Amino acid sequence: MADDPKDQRPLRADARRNRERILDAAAVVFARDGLEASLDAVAAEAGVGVGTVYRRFPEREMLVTELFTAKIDSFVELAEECAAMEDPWQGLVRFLSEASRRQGEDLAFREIVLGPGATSEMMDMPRQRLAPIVGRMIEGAKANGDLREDFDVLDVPLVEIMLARLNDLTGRVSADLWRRMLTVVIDGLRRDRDQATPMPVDPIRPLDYAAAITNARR
Amino acid sequence: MADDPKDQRPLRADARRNRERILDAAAVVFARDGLEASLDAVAAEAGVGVGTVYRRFPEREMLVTELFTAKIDSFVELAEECAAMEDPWQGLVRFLSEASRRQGEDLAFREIVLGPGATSEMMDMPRQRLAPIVGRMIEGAKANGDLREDFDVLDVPLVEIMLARLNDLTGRVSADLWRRMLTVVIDGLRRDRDQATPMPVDPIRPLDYAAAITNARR
DNA sequence: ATAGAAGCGGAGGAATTCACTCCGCTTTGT
DNA sequence: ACAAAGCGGAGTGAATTCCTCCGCTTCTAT
Repeated sequence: MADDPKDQRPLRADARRNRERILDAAAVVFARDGLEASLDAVAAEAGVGVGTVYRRFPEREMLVTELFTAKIDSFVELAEECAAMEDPWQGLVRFLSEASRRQGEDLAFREIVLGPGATSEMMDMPRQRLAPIVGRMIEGAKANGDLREDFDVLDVPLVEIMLARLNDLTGRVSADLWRRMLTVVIDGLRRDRDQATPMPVDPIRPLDYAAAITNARR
Repeated sequence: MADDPKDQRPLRADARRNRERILDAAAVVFARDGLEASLDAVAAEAGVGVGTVYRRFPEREMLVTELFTAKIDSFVELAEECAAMEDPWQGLVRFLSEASRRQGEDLAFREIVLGPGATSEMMDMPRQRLAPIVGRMIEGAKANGDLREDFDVLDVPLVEIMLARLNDLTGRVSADLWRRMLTVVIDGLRRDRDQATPMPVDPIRPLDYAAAITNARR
């Protein structure tokens, strides 16, 4: 094992600058187009040549890893924080809300967290890290009598998928609209309740709806 | 206006046969791939040459119109039936359930009903036909004190989008899974309630979840 | 200041995918 | 049995994507 070929020489100043620009651009493009985003699109967004992208990140995997490792860890942390909250129901509510927000904002992130999007070994199976934590939240909330008994751990990603999808379509036009449906879902998750929780956002307006659906990508 | 060039001569027997095969195939392919489905894929599914498809349906629009006009009318009828039900809340529940099912089963249909997918004038704006009918349902259910006051007509397509999306991902593996979330949403729509409605389907099993997400298209 | 290493842009090759045409052969109806 | 109608699918052209290559530019160390 002679000298490791990575990190041998520090990058030249302009190269370091470009590397940052590529990462920033990739964050935007991957969030918009998902894990299959074209690297040509990243180059364009970054304002550099495609060659530069491929020189710095010969494998798409490197770019993905660099971009999402921290984000995933922070997501697991979020789950842990929520699971540690005093009131398990409040923890679950906060988790569903924050998780849906983060996933709604970043398509690639969603593909990684919800599916086996990243085939990498590095950040493998965020789901497997999350399942036990979310499981604790759910058991706690059921034990307290707040959460309906028939709710299951694997319903959590379903909620996230639904709400994130909503944000895909309407986010440009009404950034928080998905929270209306989050409110409905959360009210639906309670074992029993008197009043409905007021929705935190106004309904979408007809013209905005039309615009949202028209410009929808796929 | 001499003789109209359409329906001039009856199709030859083999042509009529192939036309049917193409329509059947197109139903499958459009349901799966949406309105942008490749006509080559339709030909393959039908087991005919692409030439045959283009000869019979020179404009994609013709194929779409032929396939979906009846389906759309039947959908509007559904809404009318539901709006006419004695108990407005039950009508709304039935509509949400049946609408989500139909849209979950057919991606192209969903694109037409929810968005301005069909640019055609023939079946134009199913939304505009639906809005007043659905509006009546909602007002009725609110007046009866069953539906939460802050629910809006334009929240209805949002519910449909969410649930149909769920079925896109999980339908192959667990055909009725989306009904779990429908139950949650419906419970969330009640103004107040004691018990949660029991979910009508078992949770997805971990291996099925993995399979569903792995094979997900797009 | 300058030589040489490091880095850059982006044209362009190869592969894929889709819409749509064309024409030699086959099937049908009379 | 023969003309008209229909058929298949190879093939053209236009996009789109990945990725390489190489002449030119910029940086850094001396």
